[in-house]
Amino acid sequence: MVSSSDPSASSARDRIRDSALERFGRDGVNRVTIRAIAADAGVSPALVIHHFGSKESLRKACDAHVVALIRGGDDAAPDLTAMLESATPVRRYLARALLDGTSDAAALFDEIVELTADWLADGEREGWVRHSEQPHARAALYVTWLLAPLAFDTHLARVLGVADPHGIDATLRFAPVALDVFTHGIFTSDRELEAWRAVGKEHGSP
Amino acid sequence: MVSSSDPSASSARDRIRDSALERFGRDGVNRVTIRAIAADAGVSPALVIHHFGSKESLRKACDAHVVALIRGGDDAAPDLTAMLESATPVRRYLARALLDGTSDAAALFDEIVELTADWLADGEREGWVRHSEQPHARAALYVTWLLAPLAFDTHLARVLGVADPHGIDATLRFAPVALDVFTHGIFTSDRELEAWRAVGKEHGSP
DNA sequence: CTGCGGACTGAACATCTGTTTAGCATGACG
DNA sequence: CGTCATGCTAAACAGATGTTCAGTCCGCAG
Repeated sequence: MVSSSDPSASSARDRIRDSALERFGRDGVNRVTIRAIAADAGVSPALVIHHFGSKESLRKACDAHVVALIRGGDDAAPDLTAMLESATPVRRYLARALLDGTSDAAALFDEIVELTADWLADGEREGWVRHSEQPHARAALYVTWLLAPLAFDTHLARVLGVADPHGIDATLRFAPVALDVFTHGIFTSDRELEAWRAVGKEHGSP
Repeated sequence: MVSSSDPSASSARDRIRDSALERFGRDGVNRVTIRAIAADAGVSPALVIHHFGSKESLRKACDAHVVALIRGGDDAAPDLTAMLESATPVRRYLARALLDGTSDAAALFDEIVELTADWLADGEREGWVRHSEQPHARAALYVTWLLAPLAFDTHLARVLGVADPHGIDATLRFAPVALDVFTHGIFTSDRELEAWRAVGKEHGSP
């Protein structure tokens, strides 16, 4: 039917991978069947195995594809910005992969934290980022906080009353809220912070 | 063997529920088999069904149990603090339930956001919380940020080099980092914030 | 044309897994 | 003592699911 000389149609292999990406990200790997992926891609379940060998290999291929997309074609620098600007299925897949704890995703997470730490260190040197006593921990926390809305997207959408939490409208509306906290904080005084520090000291030398 | 008159041993029903709670939270519902739960509890798979009817009912029983624990016995007020002070398996289960999107967890999430919004509103009135242009969105975001370290616990543990991310030591070490951001922010100027606002206006009236 | 290699499929296979069923032990109650 | 409910189990069942197998179709090199 679809000849290989037709440039408009993507190859069956790519369609399978894209369908898997979509479903894996939306429902989680274990809830997705090869038959469902095959149906989405319009092929037989056997072809999925023919091209990828196994479901696990297919998942790894999705990992690799997403990592390649986020790392970008030219430079080898992954970036949270690049990630957050990726297409919705890609973002959802990555968030899901991080939550499921695949090894490729773990490596990517580590890389992103490193780059974020460097970025914050630059900002600190240049004066637009505040000093931190634990810069590495802060970078890691910052990354998880940027990922949090991705992980809890359905809950945020419901609570905030938006239809598509990944849409540009929702992003433009709620990104300033996060940025406001990142810029001015939430609490006006050191009261809570000092309370925690006191607990820590009390616990450290009893 | 274990007679019902022995008060030291918990009932098989409770052991099944606790085993399920533990495994569901650690691995996710789909990856856990009834046989594994039964083995953990030291009973037969059939007894799991005998007591709970089905795997789905067992999951709902876990939901209800966790919700009851977090809501507390006396007052009907769930609280993020109560949740974060819960035992590790309970916390992990709730985080997993929120990520999997069960209906009970969704209701609990909504409740927690409401209470957090009230709490922040109180703080704003009393002067220890900064003003927000979107207080409800800020409350929701705040909740997801407190949940984020739970969701990405394995990655944080790896990156920060701690063995048990849920332990008291890790909490005492890293909670001040979060609180520092919540108190002082990360960025020193409104530059990033203004940039976003500009994008929003540009997008809003092209 | 002939043969070959790769894309592709329908059907079957093997296994895993939630659930059912029939039955066993034990203690309570008449 | 009989029997009846209850907690519990072993074994089997049924459906889903990842994977294999044998074979078809088709473009193409020789």
